[in-house]
Amino acid sequence: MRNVVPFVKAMKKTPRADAQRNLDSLLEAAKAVFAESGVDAPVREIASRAGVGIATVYRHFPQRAELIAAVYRREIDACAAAAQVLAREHEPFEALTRWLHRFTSLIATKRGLAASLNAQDPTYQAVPAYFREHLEPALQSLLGAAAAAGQVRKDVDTYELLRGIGSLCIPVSEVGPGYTRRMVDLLIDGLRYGARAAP
Amino acid sequence: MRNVVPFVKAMKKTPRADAQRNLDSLLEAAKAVFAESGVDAPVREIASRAGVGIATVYRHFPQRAELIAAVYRREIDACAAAAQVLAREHEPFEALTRWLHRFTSLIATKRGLAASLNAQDPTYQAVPAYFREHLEPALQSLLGAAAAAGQVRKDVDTYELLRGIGSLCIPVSEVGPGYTRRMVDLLIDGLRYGARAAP
Amino acid sequence: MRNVVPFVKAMKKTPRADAQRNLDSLLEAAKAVFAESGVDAPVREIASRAGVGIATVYRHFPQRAELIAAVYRREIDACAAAAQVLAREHEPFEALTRWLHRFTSLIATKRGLAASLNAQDPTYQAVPAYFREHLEPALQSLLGAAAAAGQVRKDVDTYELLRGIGSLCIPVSEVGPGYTRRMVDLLIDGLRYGARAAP
Amino acid sequence: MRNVVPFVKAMKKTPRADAQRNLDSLLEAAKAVFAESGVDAPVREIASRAGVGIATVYRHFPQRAELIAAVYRREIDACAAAAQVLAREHEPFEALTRWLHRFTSLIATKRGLAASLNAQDPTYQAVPAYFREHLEPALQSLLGAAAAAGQVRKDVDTYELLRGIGSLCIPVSEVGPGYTRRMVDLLIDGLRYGARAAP
DNA sequence: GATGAATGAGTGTTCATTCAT
DNA sequence: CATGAATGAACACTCATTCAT
Repeated sequence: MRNVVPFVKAMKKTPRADAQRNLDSLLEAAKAVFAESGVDAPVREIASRAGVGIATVYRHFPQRAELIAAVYRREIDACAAAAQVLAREHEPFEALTRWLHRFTSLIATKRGLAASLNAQDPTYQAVPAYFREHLEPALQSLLGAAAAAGQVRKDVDTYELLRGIGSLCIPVSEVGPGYTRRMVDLLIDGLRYGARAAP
Repeated sequence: MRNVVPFVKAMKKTPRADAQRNLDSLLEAAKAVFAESGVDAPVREIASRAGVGIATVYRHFPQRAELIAAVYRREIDACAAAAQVLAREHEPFEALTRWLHRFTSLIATKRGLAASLNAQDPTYQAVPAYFREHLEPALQSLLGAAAAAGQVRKDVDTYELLRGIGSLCIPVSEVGPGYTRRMVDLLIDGLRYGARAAP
Repeated sequence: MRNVVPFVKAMKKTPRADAQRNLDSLLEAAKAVFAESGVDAPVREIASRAGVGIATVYRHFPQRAELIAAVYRREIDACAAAAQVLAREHEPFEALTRWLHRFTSLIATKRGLAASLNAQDPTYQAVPAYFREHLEPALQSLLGAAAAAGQVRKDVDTYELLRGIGSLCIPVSEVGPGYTRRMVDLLIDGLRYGARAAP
Repeated sequence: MRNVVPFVKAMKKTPRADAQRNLDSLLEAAKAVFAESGVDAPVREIASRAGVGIATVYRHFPQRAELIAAVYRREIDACAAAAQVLAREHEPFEALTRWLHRFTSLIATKRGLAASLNAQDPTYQAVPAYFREHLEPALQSLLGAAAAAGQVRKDVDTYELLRGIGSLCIPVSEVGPGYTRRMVDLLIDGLRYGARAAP
């Protein structure tokens, strides 16, 4: 009941509870802006898109990397969590493939995530750290299972694969739709090729 | 009258020849700066490194993309030319592999080339255009030969492969040395995997 | 009804007494912050140091000058009071000298007091007003006594002397320890010089 | 002849030669702004007052301290140079007194000079450095001569005296005109007092 | 009364680009 | 042709102050 907000009041301002609401708009806006203009987009743009003052952005996220991380954290979590489900429901290679495609969607639909992963600026390092910490174990288990089953080669580094696929997700001009998918599939085939050569 | 150059002035500068000299220093400087600070480096830095005025940069290259293109043109040409030599000296798959590694070096050692290829800014499109125009045919012939020999699959788009490998050349943090090489090799194995599966 | 405080709430906070407690922490915190970062220090720093909300600072001291004044009021009072004691216990010139040194300590140890005295901002004028109102009479009596005793010249304006010494208390870089003391002593000697010349 | 600027041309823009003109307006404007609002005045204000773009300020003076130094350099030089003239034309104590008053004018009329001397910000250190480097020797010679003549005491540190007088030049509210002069004279008398006491 | 979230004006600083010499 | 001075838009970030809870 406490969450039922009277109509009129809701249209006004709603401060205290709006801290959360603001935070949400902020994350929403940032996600959109990052997708459009990359993670280097002006703070002002994010703020105005969210309908809040600039300082509000700084209040919630003193460092830009914290905002970036916050924006992608949930999606990274969801993607990592998907690994267990896929492992339960499919045989190893199928699970691996599906997850890699899932991962591909994560990166490909978030312009800016890929960019922030490659940023040399130390300010941004919170993002790749979180990224690695959560996604590497997810891939690790799937890759290990598929390798154990002799379906893919054993000598591929998990994190490198993650980053390699991440790079392939960077949008490229003048290529047809499905380019990323095809490249990722090619890489996956590369994983299988090795499995045959060294059983 | 306009062409009459006062004696004294003529002894100071040698206009015609200096134009070329300036252009050369400019390309040299730009290459170095691009390698160090990326293609977004301040124009001023390039100009001062070349020992010329800023306006001179703009005279020769009104658009930044033209400078970038000019900087990489020669290297792109050389890489493209290598294809023919390799085709003559090695059997198809070997030639293809060697050339892809050659191409990898081209991209990997030119910080900024890869970036400018992916730039969304329409200003930069001269670079990918030149890039595609010269390198696609080179890879096309090698890829076609290897495919004809049944060594690699036939269904891979040349330009996409070019861009895919290009993306894999983007430097990535927290990976060991040789990361790019390993990823490219994985992709090449992907090419072979298909060949076996569908001979 | 307004005064009826629900039990639970009453156990959490003790409103009436806390008002004073807050005020005290505020003054304490402000004194510390002023000493460290000058009187221009961010309000937020004072608030957080005092463990209260920002708005609480504004409630008690809508104008920054009022806070400054409140911070230094007690010390100004104590210094002023010292004059009478010194006058009782020492002969005129000795009492004067001792008090001026006492006054020097007051200013010198309160970074920001001196600054706020010289502020052009009309917002700050409450401080010099209080300052003058209390300290000028104190010095006046000591100076008058010493002058009457022929130990110092008669033609020096009390308030000017107060401010002159105040200025000498401003910390200065690249001078040895004891600089302020030496300068103030020099000024005091100036007071005596006149006495001899015009007895 | 080269300096004769055609009227019409002069009224237009005059770029190359105007570099100097701009620099002059800049110094002029900065001096005025420093006098009005202190050396912390917004760069924008100086720029607009000088009628130039902001970046022009930064071109000439990348560091604010450089601008401050440039603004006061000439006046410091002139003041330092005056010492020799005074020493030639007056007997030691008279020369010393006159120079100290000259020095007082330098500081007192340049609101902001005094301030920048006391700045803790390391950015500003160029100013006190230049200040000390030039004015300390000037005072040193005058002070030494007067001390040798037994007219002032010997145990006063030159630089401390310089800074002490500098502090006395800080404008103070609610004092009558001539306050600084009176305080400085009092300090000078302090110098003489010691001379009598210890000949 | 107390809170702290929100605000937005203000400031330093960088950089691409133009233009008179 | 080359020069580099000048420009001003753009951006990050801080902080005093207000206001709904």
